[in-house]
Amino acid sequence: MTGRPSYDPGAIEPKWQDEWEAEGVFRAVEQDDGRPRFYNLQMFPYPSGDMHMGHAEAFGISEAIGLFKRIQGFNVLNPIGWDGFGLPAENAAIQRGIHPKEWTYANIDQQRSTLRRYGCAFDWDRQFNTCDPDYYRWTQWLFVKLFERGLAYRKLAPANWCPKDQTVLANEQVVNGLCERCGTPVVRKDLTQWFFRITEYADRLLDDMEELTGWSDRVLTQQRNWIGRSHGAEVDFVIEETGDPVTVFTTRPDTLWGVTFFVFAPEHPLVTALAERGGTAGAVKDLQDRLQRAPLTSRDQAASREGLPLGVHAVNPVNGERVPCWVAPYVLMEYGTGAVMGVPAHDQRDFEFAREHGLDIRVVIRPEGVGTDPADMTAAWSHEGVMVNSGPFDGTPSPESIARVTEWLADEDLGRTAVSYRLRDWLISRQRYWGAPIPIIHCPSCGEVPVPEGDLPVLLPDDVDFSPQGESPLAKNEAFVNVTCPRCGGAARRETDTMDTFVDSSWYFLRFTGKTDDAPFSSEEVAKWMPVDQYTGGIEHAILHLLYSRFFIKVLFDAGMVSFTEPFTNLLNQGMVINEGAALSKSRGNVVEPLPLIERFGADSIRVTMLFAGPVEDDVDWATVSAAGAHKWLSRLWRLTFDAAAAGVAGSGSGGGAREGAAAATALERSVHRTRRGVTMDDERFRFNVAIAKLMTLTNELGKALEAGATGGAVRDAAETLVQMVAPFAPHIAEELWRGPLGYRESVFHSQWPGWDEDLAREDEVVLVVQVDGRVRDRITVPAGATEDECRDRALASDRVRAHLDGREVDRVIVRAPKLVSIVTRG
RNA sequence: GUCGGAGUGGCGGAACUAGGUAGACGCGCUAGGUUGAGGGCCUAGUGGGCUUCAUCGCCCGUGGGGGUUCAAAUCCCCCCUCCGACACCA
Repeated sequence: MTGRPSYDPGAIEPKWQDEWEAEGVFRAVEQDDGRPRFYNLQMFPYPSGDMHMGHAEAFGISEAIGLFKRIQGFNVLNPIGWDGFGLPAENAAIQRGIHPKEWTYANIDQQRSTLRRYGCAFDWDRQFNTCDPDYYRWTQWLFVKLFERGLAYRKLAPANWCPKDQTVLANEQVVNGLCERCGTPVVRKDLTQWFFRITEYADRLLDDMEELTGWSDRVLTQQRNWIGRSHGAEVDFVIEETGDPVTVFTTRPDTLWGVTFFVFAPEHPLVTALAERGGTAGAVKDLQDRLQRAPLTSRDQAASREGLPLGVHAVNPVNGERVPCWVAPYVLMEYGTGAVMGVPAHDQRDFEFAREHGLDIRVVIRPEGVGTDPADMTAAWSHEGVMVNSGPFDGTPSPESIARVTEWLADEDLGRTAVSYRLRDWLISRQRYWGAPIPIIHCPSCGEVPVPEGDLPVLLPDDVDFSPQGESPLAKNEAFVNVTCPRCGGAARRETDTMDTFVDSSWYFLRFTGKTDDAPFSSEEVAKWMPVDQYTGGIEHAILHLLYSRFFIKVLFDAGMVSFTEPFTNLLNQGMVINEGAALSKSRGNVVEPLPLIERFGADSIRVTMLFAGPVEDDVDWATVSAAGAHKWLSRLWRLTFDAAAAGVAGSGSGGGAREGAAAATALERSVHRTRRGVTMDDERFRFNVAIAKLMTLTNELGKALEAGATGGAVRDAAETLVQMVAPFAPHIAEELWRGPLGYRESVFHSQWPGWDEDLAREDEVVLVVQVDGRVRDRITVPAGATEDECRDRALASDRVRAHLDGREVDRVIVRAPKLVSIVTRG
C-alpha cells in the first residue's frame, strides 16, 4: 500500500481534458455504427460574462446524462455553442466603449476555457455562435422563409421609449416606469414593427402538447396558460346613436340578459368618434393621453376601476335594451375585441366597476340558496346556477345554458361560437444594433422586398455609432441603409431593425447536427439526430424559448424541411444555484465563483457536490452543501481503488484472516450487483443524488472488505464498478483510475456499462419484521427464500412476540414472505 | 385571485412509482485515536421522551385534523404554511 500517488485533481484533470480531445473520445460518430443515437442538449449559454455557478449545475446534470448514455453504448451528440447576440453586449459598448463584438467574443473565449476546465464532454468541432455571419445568415434566410409564407408582417405596435435617450427600451430596461440608464420617465411610442404570426399556430402548439409526455406538468401548464385558449361566443351589439356594429367576445353568453352597461378599451378605434358624438371628447382624450404617456410595463393604473361615460348607448341584441357605453382601462385592446359587455352581477370586475360608478346590477343566474337582491351583494356570482330574468331561457341550468344560448344566437344571427387566445403575435423587431439585421428592403414602388438568398447575409456593419441618440443605430449608417431594390433596381432603404435574439435560439439545435454552407442545416443529419432526446435547461425558459422553438419546428415542418413536429422529446428543468436562500447577485454580495472552487477542489468534486445536493429539479443552496465532502469521498475512492487493484490480483486470501476475507468477498460481490442494478435504475431516472449515495455505500463496503482481508475477483469487480459508475459524475478521476491502477488502455467511456445478475443482486438473507397489532415487536434474520409457512412459524416462535401475545388470542396472521409477518389479536 | 409544486432530524435529502423496518447517503456536531500544533485522516455515536448501573424494553414522531387498513410519510377528505408561474384574458 505504499507508493500510492495522492489524489491531485489539479494535475489529472487538465491531463485528461487534453487527452480526450486528442483521442476524440467525445466526438459524435456521424457514420452509422450500429449504436443507437442520443442527442443530449443543454440550453446554450449566453456569453454575458464568465461561466457562473448556474452553468456548473446545469452542465453537471447534462454531462451526467450524456456520459451515462455514452458508457451505456449510445452514440451521443453533445454539442456546445453560444447565443452571442443581445442587449448586454450593446450596453457594455455604451458604458465602457468596447465594441459589442469584442466584448462578446472575449466572453465566449473565457466561458469556453472555463467549460474546458470543467471537463465538459463536448463535441467541440461543432461549436458556433449566433453572432457569426455564418450563422445569422441562416437566421435571416429563415426570416425570409417565414415572410414568404405570410408569417412575418409589419404593423404598428407600442414600444417603450425614453424621450431623453431617444431610444427604444426593452421591458427589463424600464425600472419603476423610469429609464434604467437616465431615470427619465418612459413613454409609449407607436412604431411600425415586425411580427411573426405565431397565433396562427396557437391550436397546434396547444394540441401537440399531448405528445410531450417527456415534459413536466409545470412547463406544460405554463405554456397552456400562456396560449390561453378560451371558448365562448361573439355577440353583435349596435351603437344606438351611430349605428356602428360592435362585437364582443364572452365566455358567458348565458349572462347576456344581465348586461347593464358596455365598455370600450381606451385604444378602441371607435372611442374617439363615439366620445365626440356623446359630447365627452375632452375628458376621454385626456384619459387616452395619460395612458399613452405611461410605459408599457406599468399597468397599475389599469388596476383601478376608473372609467368615463361616453355619452352613447349600445343595444343588447337579445332583448333590445339600450345600455350606457363607457371607456375604461380595465378593458384591454389586446384581448378579445377590445370591447366587453358589462354584467356586474356575474363578473367580479364588472361588479366593482358598477359599484364605483353607480351602475345597475341585474341578477340573471340564480344560485341555489343564495340571496339575489343586488343591493346586498358583496361580490359577483360567477359560479353555476339557473337562468332567471332571461326571457325564453328562464329556468335553464347553467352548465348547459352556455351551449344553448350560443346555439340560439347563431340561429338568430346575433352571434356565433368563437375562440379567443391570450397568445399574441411574436414581436421580433428590435431597434438595436447587436442582433441579426432583418433582411428586408423597403422600396417605394415594390414595397417590402426580401433580400435575395444570394445576397445573404445582410452583414452588420462594424463602424456604427451606438451611442443612444435616435432610432436604431443602424439607421444612421448611410452605407447600410441606402441600397437599390433587388426587384426593380430603384433607390430603396434597408430595414434597420434587428431580430429578437429568441429568433436566433429557435433553431440552433438543428445546426448542431451538421453545418453546411448551402442551407441552415443538413437535412440528412437532422433526420439522423432530431428531435433532441434530452434537453436540459432552466425553468425561466419554460415559456418563450421553448414555445418559439416549437413554433419554428412546426413552420419548418409545413415547409417540408423537417419531418417531425416537436423539437424536444424530453425536457429537464434543473433548479437554480442559490446561496443562503437567495439568488446569487452582485448587489447582494453572495456570488459564488466556480473557477476558484474548481481550482481548489477539482472539477470532479464540484460536479459531485452539485449532483449529490438533491434532486436535479430542486434548487441547490450552496451554503448547505460541501465541496469538501465530495472531495473527501473521491479521495477515499482513489485510495481504495489502488488498494483494490493490488488486492484484486492477489488471488484468494491468505494468512490468518483467510476465512473472514472470503466471507467479506462474498458479501461484497452481492453488494456490487445490487449497486449495479440500483445505480443503473437511478441514472435512468436522473436520480443522481441517490445514485451517488449508493456508490458511497459501495465505497464503504469495499473499504470494510479490504480491511477484512478480502482479495480476488470480488474486490476487483467492486473497484471497476465504482470507477465506471462514478464516471458520469466525476469523469477525470474515473479515467485516471481506469487507465492507471485498473490498467485499461481504452477510455472508461468506451468500456461497457456493468450489468448485474439478479440472483446475486438479491440479498441472501433478509430481516423479517414481525408486527403484533401493527407494532414492530421483533426482527428475525431469515433466508431470502423463506416460505410463507416458515416465516409464520419463525414469527410465532419468537420469544418477544410470545411475550406480547401473552394471554391474547390470535385473530389472524398476515404473511408477506420473506419481509413481514403481521399478527392481529382479538380485542 | 387562478394554475402548478412542495412541507420528513441541527442541515441537504432517502424511503412515495406499487401502503409493509421512517431517517439511506452525506454535511454538521460529540467522544476517542493519530499529529509538535493546526488541518487532514481513522473509529464510534448522533430524531424526541421514558425506564435502567448498563442492557433489555416501552411510548411518541414525516405541517395540523379526520378517515380507510392488520399496517399510512405513502391512499382519501378538510385545513394551514411556503415556493413558483400567470395575473383585469371578459
